[in-house]
Amino acid sequence: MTDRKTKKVSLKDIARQAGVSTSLTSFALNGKGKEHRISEETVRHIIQIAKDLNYKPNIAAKNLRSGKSGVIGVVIPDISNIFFAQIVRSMEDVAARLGYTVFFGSSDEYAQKLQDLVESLINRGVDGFIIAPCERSEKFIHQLVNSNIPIVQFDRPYKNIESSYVTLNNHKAAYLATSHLIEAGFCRIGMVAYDISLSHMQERIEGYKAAMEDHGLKSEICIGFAKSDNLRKSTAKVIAKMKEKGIDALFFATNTISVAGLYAISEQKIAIPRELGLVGFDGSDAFELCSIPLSYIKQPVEKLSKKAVEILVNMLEEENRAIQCVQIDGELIVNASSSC
Amino acid sequence: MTDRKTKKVSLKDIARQAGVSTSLTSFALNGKGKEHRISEETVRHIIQIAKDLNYKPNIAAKNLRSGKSGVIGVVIPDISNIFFAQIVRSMEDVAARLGYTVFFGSSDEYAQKLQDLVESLINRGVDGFIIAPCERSEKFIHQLVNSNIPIVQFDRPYKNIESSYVTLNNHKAAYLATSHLIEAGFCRIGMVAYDISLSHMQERIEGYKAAMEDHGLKSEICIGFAKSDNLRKSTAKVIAKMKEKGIDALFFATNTISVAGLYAISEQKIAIPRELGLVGFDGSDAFELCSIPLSYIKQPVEKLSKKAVEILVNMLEEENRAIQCVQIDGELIVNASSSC
DNA sequence: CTGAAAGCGCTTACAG
DNA sequence: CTGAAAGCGCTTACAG
Repeated sequence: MTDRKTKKVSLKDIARQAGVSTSLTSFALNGKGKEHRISEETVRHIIQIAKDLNYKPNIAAKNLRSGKSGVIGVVIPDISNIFFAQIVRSMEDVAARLGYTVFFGSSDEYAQKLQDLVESLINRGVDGFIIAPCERSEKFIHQLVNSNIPIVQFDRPYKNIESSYVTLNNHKAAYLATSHLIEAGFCRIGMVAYDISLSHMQERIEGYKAAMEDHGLKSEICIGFAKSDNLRKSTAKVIAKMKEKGIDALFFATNTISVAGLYAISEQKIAIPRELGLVGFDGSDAFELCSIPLSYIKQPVEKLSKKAVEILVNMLEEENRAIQCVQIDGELIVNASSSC
Repeated sequence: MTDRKTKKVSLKDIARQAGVSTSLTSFALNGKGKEHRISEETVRHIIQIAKDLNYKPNIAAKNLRSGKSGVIGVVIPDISNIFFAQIVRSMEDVAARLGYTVFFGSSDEYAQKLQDLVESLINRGVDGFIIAPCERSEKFIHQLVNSNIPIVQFDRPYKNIESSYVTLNNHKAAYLATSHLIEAGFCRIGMVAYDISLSHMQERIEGYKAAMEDHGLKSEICIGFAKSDNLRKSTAKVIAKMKEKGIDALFFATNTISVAGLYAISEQKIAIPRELGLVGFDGSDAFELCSIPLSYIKQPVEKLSKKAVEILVNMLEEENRAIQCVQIDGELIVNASSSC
């Protein structure tokens, strides 16, 4: 650790000390010794001096000169959602292993905030993006893609935009959850969702519907919508209404809805699974610890984040602009909430 | 959004277009018009042209030249811990309001990782740090402070290092939790903690002991240690052993221990609070949703993060190196787990 | 194999 | 009030 007040050592200092030019020093320190046929001895000498002087390259200068930063910008809806916290955590690790740093920000599901975040990250010179879009951000994402900035859409891609993306196979996951409830003996199965057009939600809804239809339960399809700005109360209302209608099981479309649902059920003292079968989404300690553990669709967090980072880094390093669209299967975890 | 391939517009371009020098342009765009007595009209003209050209300053260049980055480095143990996820989220917001960006990383409680993270952030030119130290990082933090980099310690400060810090009043919080259990009628109260020397843990332990002593229960003091590398199992073992000893209530020292404790209690089918009274730490949905909701010490997340960011920004902007040490009180949330 | 020099896009004394 | 110029610390053609 050098004192901040004492000037930092620069390439020039090392060059002077080593008795060579800054060019040689730069090459040697960046592993381009062979490429430029510098004698191995010189390279070792330079590296040794850099170590002795505790040289730390000035990254701002590197960025300015090279136009690259080694930074990946990640925009997610909300870091305090356990699902995204795990995703970011995992991306952090994968990126570090590939020599990149992750900077992230939360959009709060506001298109404007997403845009501000992305622009600020661009100004800071990030090399590429992993973005979980939000409602009303399609046009902006489209512009981004058109402007040739490397980008991987994540979790809820706009699939008609020509860009790479990584997401859960949402249709299949919802189909799986719904079929499981049906096979467990429930037949009047409702779904609690958000009334948004993002792909993950639409596909979860479609998957639910498809499963109902395939089992001859088309007439029982029943979807209630929770409002994210008043989540607990609106979820409670939806559930109460569905109970009245005679629904005998529920599929919660997201982690946040699942948690809100568990609160509502605990307050309304509904007996699970006798009065109501349940399947949730994403998983959390609360799912396992609540009085009747909740069955749920588990997203493969590591696989999802690993894939997203890898695709992006590949774009950055190979100039490989081939579009890759990846959907990964979720897993159904069966607990007591769905066994009649 | 400009195409990435088309060259970005620079200060020079604006200067040329406006028919003035780059100096004027720089002053005008950075709100230093008055300071340099540039005519208001010129300033407006320049700003307008910058807008028309969709000028985005190159931040790498700004950093290089000014030596500042407008970035705060935040190092926490683990972003996938809900407490820290909320903290980071809140710091993000506060910093943005003050014109700063937050970059963060998880140390995983490894001193080496913490050091790597900090060094990489220094190389990236962050202006200052908010750091939650981990075991064996005292020397490094000390060096950091000595090297004059603005830093605020957070959550578990090394209090004998001369630096600002923000933390919960851990002694008081633990005292409060323990006293509450005593007043609720429990008397053989144990504590489950980590065997680490960090200040937050030591003070929670001291607070627990003080409460026991002050209520004439010194002889009942009983502390068990959970191991973080095998948290669930070790917590379960500790709890089983304490039950055998005749402990009638437990105080969990952290969020992670609380959750592990809830799992253990659910598996061991211990009746709460009849067989065992409980108070946990930090709060989570799981605390509220488990069969018997858990009483807990709630940390004032917003206040803590706001204060930490404010102190740091103050150091950065006012060159105010006066050390500020802040301890904020926690709140006891009483649920069914602690009422006899 | 190696060095001198240009230039990335800014800010800021300095000189008028 | 305003401009020409230096310089932040790098990388990389270019010329030997």
